[in-house]
Amino acid sequence: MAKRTVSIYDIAKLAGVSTATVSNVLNNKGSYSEKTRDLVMRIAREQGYVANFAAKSLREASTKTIALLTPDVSNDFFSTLVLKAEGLLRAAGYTSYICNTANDDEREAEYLRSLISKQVDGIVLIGGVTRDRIQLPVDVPVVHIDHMGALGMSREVYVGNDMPQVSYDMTAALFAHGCEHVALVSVSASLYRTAEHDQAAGYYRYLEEQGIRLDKNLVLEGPHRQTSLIEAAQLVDECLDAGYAFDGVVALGDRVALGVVNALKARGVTVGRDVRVIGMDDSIYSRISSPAISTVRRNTGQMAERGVEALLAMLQGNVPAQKSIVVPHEVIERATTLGE
Amino acid sequence: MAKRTVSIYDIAKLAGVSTATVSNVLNNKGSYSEKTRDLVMRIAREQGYVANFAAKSLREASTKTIALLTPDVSNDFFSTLVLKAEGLLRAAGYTSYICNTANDDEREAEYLRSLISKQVDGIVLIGGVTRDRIQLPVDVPVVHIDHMGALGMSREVYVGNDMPQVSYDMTAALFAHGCEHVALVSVSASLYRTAEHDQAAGYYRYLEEQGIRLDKNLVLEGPHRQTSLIEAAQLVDECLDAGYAFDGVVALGDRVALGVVNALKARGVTVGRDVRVIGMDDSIYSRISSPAISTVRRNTGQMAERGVEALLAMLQGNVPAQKSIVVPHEVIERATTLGE
DNA sequence: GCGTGTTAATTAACCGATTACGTAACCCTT
DNA sequence: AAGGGTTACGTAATCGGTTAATTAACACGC
Repeated sequence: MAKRTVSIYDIAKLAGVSTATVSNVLNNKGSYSEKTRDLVMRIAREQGYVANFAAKSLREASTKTIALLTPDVSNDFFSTLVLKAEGLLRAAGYTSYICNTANDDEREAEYLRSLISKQVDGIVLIGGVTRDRIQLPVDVPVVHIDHMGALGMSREVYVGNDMPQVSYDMTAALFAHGCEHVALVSVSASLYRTAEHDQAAGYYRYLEEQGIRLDKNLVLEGPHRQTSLIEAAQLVDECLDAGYAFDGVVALGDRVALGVVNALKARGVTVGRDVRVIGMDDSIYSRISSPAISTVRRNTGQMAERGVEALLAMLQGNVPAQKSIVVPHEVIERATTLGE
Repeated sequence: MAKRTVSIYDIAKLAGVSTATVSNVLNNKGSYSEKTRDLVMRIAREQGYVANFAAKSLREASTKTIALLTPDVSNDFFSTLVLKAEGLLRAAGYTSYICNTANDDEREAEYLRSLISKQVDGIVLIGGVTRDRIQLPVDVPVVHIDHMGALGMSREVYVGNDMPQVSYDMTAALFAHGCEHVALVSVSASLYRTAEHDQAAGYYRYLEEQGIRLDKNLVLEGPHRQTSLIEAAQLVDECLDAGYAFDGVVALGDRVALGVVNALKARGVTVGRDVRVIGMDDSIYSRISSPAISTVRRNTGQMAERGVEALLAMLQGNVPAQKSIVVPHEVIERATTLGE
């Protein structure tokens, strides 16, 4: 079990110098002669020396490690975000712990506890919801990327889109194409909706602004599951079976949109002509569909960049310029709204 | 920067006992009176004590951390495997580092170096290829799950399917449905093919065994990209444009199969009747497609289980019963081979 | 020859846990 | 009451790094 590795003591002994000198040489600090440097470097290489991170962390009270918590790495949108953030952090000399919370509060709390014990230098919460306010025993900087809920830390930054505006723009795009009865489909409403961050708010606001009567039968909401695809298809089937009709669908998520498209196709509806559909996230689901699904690009790349930027600033002890960073989004029109 | 946390010294002082006693109480070791235990526990709770993992790791030469390396977490198949393994490891008291190598040798080597420095207790390599033989300076147990290539460690275990048999069964399934000209589509051949692990080998073997002449024009291979979907569609288009014909397709991967199906549909071919297609992995791609794509379930759950099991055994110092563990696979027939 | 400054290197404390070892107190037995 | 065993702790070393404080050697100017 005890895998004896080479330590700086071993190298110091072999080189006939002190551990301080070895440490200095390996870290380009202090002063030492060229001869000593070459000697130490050579021996370190020969012995296959690798620094023990635990020792370093213990002494420096910094692990150079960041925790990335996300509800579902298998979701294209989140994994893109996570990977981008991980890459940026690695470039800055940080290692990332990627944690999958599955939107489970208990698991999230458990993760946070263990992460504090592991002395992570910072935390990035991605794309989920933190319902319970968790008080962490140390003051670690936290960045929320497309994430709702607070942790109650003194150093916290929020990065994300203006979600109400996103659904507003989606709705507007459908009406611009001449749709008159636009449905809203969502399979995560109860989970993701909070007072301040209502993903669907823009849909309601648009209707209100335009003086269009809201038809509650066209608001299709289901519980969030891994199978949001099938869930969404069922909602559409139930709605149509009940005799309600629509010519446009705002789907809060590409997976949901794909389910809607599949359900419509199965009923012989020509999507893009009879019914126009728009999804959200510009994920793989909207791109692989045929017809290709219109969507909203939410700029995961930029989110990750701004988030990591803010985190690194906080790690250097700076107070972030803004508490809340809004990243622009962009409607991408494809076959399901353009028709053809 | 220096976030002073509560240490056992603080607790010892407050409780008027030694650190040894505090440590014993917190770990249920040694002996102490009930009064002392309650006192120490109460103070620890009050002070929000969290053990410093770095200190523990340093002392115990074990980090209770396992590294999970995979080429692409955004790939459904791998992420399922990774998450399952992570869950099992967490249940056994281990934390996982999830690392995305993007099939980049250099990055993999960099990761391994840093992981050794971080003193991981074990390594799980998932679904990729390690081309260069990397010698690690410590003898850490390694498990390969659906992964090709060796690390040259003394404690290594391989877990995976019998891949040649998988492609054999795929090919056989198509011929069983009456196909006569079966194409092979792969967009990762050059990468994934090694002498021992030829994913396509079963295709060739089946043809040979049945005395069917191999038509090289029906072997479509492209370079591996993130866009394997589009890649695969292009290969199909090129083949058909060149005037070659087939009535069955063995696609090495569901993403590839989906590309093939999309390309065929775009040409007005009725998939499942005119041309039968079978994919591999039973991933989200085969399930969301319409028509649903026949595939091979490779049992990621069982792979993760057997792999973690073997790893835990090695971590306890046991020599694994088998060097190589084969997990059974299963052909799942759906609309693209059944027709309707 | 003497003070001053620079360079090269050492010594030893420190980070926060675990643990081998030592010891005092106490109980029980004969 | 002496001896043996158990219980309940305390002392101090240890893991492998970093670093403040210190020293020794040497060069330089006057």
